[in-house]
Amino acid sequence: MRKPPAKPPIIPEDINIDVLEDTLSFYIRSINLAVSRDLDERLEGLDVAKGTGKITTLLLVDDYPGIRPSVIAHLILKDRSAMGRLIDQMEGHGLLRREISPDDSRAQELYITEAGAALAVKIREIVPKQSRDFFSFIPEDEQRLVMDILRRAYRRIVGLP
Amino acid sequence: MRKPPAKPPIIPEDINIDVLEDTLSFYIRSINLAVSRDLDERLEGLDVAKGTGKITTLLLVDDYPGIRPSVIAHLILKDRSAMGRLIDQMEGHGLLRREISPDDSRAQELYITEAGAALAVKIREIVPKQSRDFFSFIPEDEQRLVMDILRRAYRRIVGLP
DNA sequence: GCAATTGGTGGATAATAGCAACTAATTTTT
DNA sequence: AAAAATTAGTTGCTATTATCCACCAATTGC
Repeated sequence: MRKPPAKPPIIPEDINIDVLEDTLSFYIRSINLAVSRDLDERLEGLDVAKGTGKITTLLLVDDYPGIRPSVIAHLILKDRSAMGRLIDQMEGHGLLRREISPDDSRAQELYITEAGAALAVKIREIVPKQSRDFFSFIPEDEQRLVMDILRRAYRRIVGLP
Repeated sequence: MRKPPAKPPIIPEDINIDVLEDTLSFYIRSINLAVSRDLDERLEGLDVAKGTGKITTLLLVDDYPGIRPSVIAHLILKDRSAMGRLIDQMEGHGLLRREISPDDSRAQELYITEAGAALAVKIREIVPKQSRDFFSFIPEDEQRLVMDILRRAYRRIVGLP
């Protein structure tokens, strides 16, 4: 059972949000709040919930055995120390393990564990579905359109080709 | 002077982010991080920096004198307690003041101060410009396209017509 | 071989978020 | 008109993140 319908709060009349009406960053930031919360709910209990990065990390480690923390950090837009703590957490949960790279002994290589791989399977189902569901009121073609544009933005930001 | 170019970190090869590649929520969440940081930089020192909500609050109070905290809370997707603290802060900075509503003495009405109004003027310049600049590598028509779609999403989320 | 760089760690601080409990004022019920 | 339920806002607490900075060890460049 879910929380009681969360009472439809006050119905604000016709409000105009000023210049933000035409400010892309405003929409990104606002929608981020809503979609992140919704995602957290769906991931409840899956020790990959809360905060950005765990999901991406899990999938990347699963796909690229031996990948280095700093590579992931860069892709999830965190600094190395934040990344380190994130890995501590996930390692603590038994999702992955680190080894020191034979090539460069200050670097690490990350490897998925069984538990991690199992979780990755679930994640691959839940996460895209959550996104589709959440944005289901946007026609599919428009969703894809937005995604194609934002994908370029993301890749540009993190410097992917 | 800006920070030294932030050294172009490791250049990850051709990496594929698995199912996230086609997950809208992933892009929203990631881009949110980048755009929010960039915005914070540009607002540095303006006591409206950091965190979502202050900007929207300022503009709304400026545009709708007497507007109620809970209305704003709803539009910025925060709960009442978070909203309260946000107002404390802004009131502390002399940007707005609260009065108890004559109509309903448990409710409040928010009013802009001179300092607040002055800041709103700056904000109206900086914020949309930041967004345009940040996304400047996306052609204008595409930006508008995305915005039109995300606007509908936002309005839907907060229940605006 | 020495200096500069890089990968990762650890600490401290500050900021948010999310709950839950609480007061006071209103509205609804009966 | 009294009791019950709802609503607006406040407060306290906890947990989680985010930064920033200094630091160590290993590596790379001269």
